[in-house]
Amino acid sequence: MGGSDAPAWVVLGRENGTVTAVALDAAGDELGRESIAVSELVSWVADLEGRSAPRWVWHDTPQWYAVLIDAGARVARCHDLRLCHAILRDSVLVDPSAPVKDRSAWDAAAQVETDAGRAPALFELDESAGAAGPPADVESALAEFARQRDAISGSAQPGRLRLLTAAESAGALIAVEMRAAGLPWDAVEHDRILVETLGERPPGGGPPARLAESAARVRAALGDPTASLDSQPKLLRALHRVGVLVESTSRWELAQQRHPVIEPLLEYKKLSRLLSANGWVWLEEWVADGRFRPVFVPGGVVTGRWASSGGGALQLPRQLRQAVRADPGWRLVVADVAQLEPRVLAAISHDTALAAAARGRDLYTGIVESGAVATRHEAKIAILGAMYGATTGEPGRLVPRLRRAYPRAMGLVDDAARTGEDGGVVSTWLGRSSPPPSAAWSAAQSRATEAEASGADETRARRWARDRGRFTRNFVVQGTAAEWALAWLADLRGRLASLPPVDHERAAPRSGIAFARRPHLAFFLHDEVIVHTPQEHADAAAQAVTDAAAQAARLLFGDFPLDFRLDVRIAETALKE
DNA sequence: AGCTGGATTGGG
DNA sequence: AGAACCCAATCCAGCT
Repeated sequence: MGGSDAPAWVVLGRENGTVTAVALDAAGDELGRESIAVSELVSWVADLEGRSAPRWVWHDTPQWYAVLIDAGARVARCHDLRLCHAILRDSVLVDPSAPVKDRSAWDAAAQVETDAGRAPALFELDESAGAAGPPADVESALAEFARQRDAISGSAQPGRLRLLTAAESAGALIAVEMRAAGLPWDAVEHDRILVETLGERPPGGGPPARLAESAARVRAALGDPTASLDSQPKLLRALHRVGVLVESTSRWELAQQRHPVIEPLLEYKKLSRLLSANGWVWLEEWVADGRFRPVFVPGGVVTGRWASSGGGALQLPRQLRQAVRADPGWRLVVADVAQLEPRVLAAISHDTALAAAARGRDLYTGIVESGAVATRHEAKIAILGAMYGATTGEPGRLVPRLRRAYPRAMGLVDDAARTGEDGGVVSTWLGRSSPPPSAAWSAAQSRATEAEASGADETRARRWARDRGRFTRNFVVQGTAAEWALAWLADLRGRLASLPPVDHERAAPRSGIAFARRPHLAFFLHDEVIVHTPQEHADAAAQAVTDAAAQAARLLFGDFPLDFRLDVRIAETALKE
């Protein structure tokens, strides 16, 4: 890649077994291009990253970065064309006539990894039938990158979209890195919890002892020794036969009943859930060599939140947190944000009264002290009710009091709801827009206005409108919270990477060669992070978590007077006290 | 056999 | 307790 100019961007593409790299200057003009043999790719990227740390532009981060990170070649920055395309295509900040809005192969979904073990090799996915992903060749990448740069620079808010696309791309890097590093997992402790809760597994197979005992107690109370407990319709009929007249078999409805079958049945359902969702089969499939390696899916949710694929990474039960255990000589920094979404709401609505209630303390306590409601519990359900659009019961009664105390914040979510009910599109702070209404939704709304519309037509149209209003109401808050969290993660990643590595004998080799000697992100869940760190850097890592949160707030909301309070602790396990 | 949708429960 | 938003995973029933 000759010449003295360091490239601002390097676009990578692959075709017919060869990788092509195109260097661009800051204006997007081509500086040069080079063909690279696949076998040379890792060292080539590592070399250029070490010299000039360009922003790597590629079609789909997992397909490029999984291979690089497994070989120890970390990169600082990237631009993920697939993820950024989805944002720019839908964003109402982008001019509707911008070419990025045209239907194209870039609308393709991610290619999902199905292997529970490791990431696919660089060209593995090309061979799979029906290649459904975005185009991988360099000409397609260059053309799409140009469209995206034009879309951003010509948009109503170039700064915000630059921030959003950078944050989304950083998230893509982090998702791959967290999978490579893995969440330190103590399989012995997990097994101990399972045995303690479910009982010993019989040598010949079959349900563990305590689960079998509660099943027997349920069947005795039903007077049916062969009753099926895992089939909802059969269980419902069996309950009706003994006079338990519930409409469903859900836990909350059963809990209201008085009958000898209830207590053992609730226990059975609890145990059975643990066994099927996170039992020995899960342990065998998802934990290898002391690490849980889930697939994180950035941008997998419409609001911009991450999803996960396989392993249930976003639903780890509290019960198993003790099994998340740092390596010997290492520690976990476990941090979560207190009341992230209401704080975000205060910021995007510039509601200084709500921000004042949140500053330096528990936000719900602050609301109580402002006099809007009487108790912390009331403050919590009122705020949640306002953000989710509750209309009945206790929240329905309390939300109007918040409207009086915090008119700007409540006005913002009420406006978002009205826009959604009218079929409009809402956007997050940085410009991720909600999807437009479906054709069925719009058809139902127009039908309801016709002269011959039936009462049922009108009722359904109204219900669908309210449903969509609750969605858009929540979208602006949840989506902006996801953006704040991405900015937090991205900044934290940079701070952790700047901490000094430990000696080789202190390494955590199972974390992969890129992370074995440094503090690194190991887990992320909406408003919580877990950092795995050498013990001597635990304090610095905890400080980095805190500093990154403050920086994320500045990056998104400037000097708006609001803090994002963290609960940070350094521990050997992720168990919450 | 394989797919889809409902019910349920775990997470934020 | 749930409600009210965004989800994933599991099992089962009912279908092709």
